[in-house]
Amino acid sequence: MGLTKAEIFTEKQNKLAQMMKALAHPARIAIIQHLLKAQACICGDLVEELGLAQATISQHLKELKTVGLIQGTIEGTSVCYCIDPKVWKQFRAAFDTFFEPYFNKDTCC
Amino acid sequence: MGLTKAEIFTEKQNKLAQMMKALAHPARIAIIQHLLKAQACICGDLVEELGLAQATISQHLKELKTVGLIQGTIEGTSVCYCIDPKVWKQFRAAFDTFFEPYFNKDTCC
DNA sequence: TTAATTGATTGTAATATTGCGATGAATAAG
DNA sequence: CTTATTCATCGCAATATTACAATCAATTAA
Repeated sequence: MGLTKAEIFTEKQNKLAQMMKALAHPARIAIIQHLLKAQACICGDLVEELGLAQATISQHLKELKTVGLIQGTIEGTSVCYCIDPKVWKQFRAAFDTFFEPYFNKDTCC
Repeated sequence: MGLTKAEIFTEKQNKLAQMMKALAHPARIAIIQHLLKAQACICGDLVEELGLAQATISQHLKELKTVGLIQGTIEGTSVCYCIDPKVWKQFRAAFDTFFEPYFNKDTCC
């Protein structure tokens, strides 16, 4: 196995899990945080900022791009990355919806 | 390799990534959602609710317990699970803090 | 006591993830 | 044209994750 049984869950559950997974690595958290601060930056900046090899950064950027959270535009020989505002808001909304339905009760089983 | 280089990131980045990872699987999303609805339930209910084997559910419960998001109390031969309100709020606060610093700009690179 | 129920744990197989060196493609600089 | 720069991609090795059957421990029911 080692393969998630996606077919037994709802579309929403799979999507939300996928969003979480996209951010489930400190390097990707760090990349997003840097993009939040810098507004936009090239791949090389991230390689210096974090202490990971260029190939590794490129791979993390690809995962973030796959879920649509960031986008990159080629500028000559370098690539400029930035957060996609629309997808960012979608993420935030989905996370909010997930955390919302908690009716405050401090007692448990 | 296959091992995250946690030492090059901040405590906060590692913690947040860990929180995301705890929820980065549809089964664990589904478990939490069921606990939100049912308030509390035993392991066997989850095995029926989701279509996964008991051992698999038990493993996912363990991961959620490890990050403190849920707790289980033994009731005879069964175990009753519920969400820990304190940790739940911590999660929500951490997620909020992460998503907050986005100054709305619809133009990108 | 004996048998049944419940859930944790162990072991195993399959797949995914992480990280990086090496290489390749594209553009810029000389 | 040649070289340098920048980043993506490929391939590899190590580790992690997912899923489950089998088993174990604890409790309850008979």
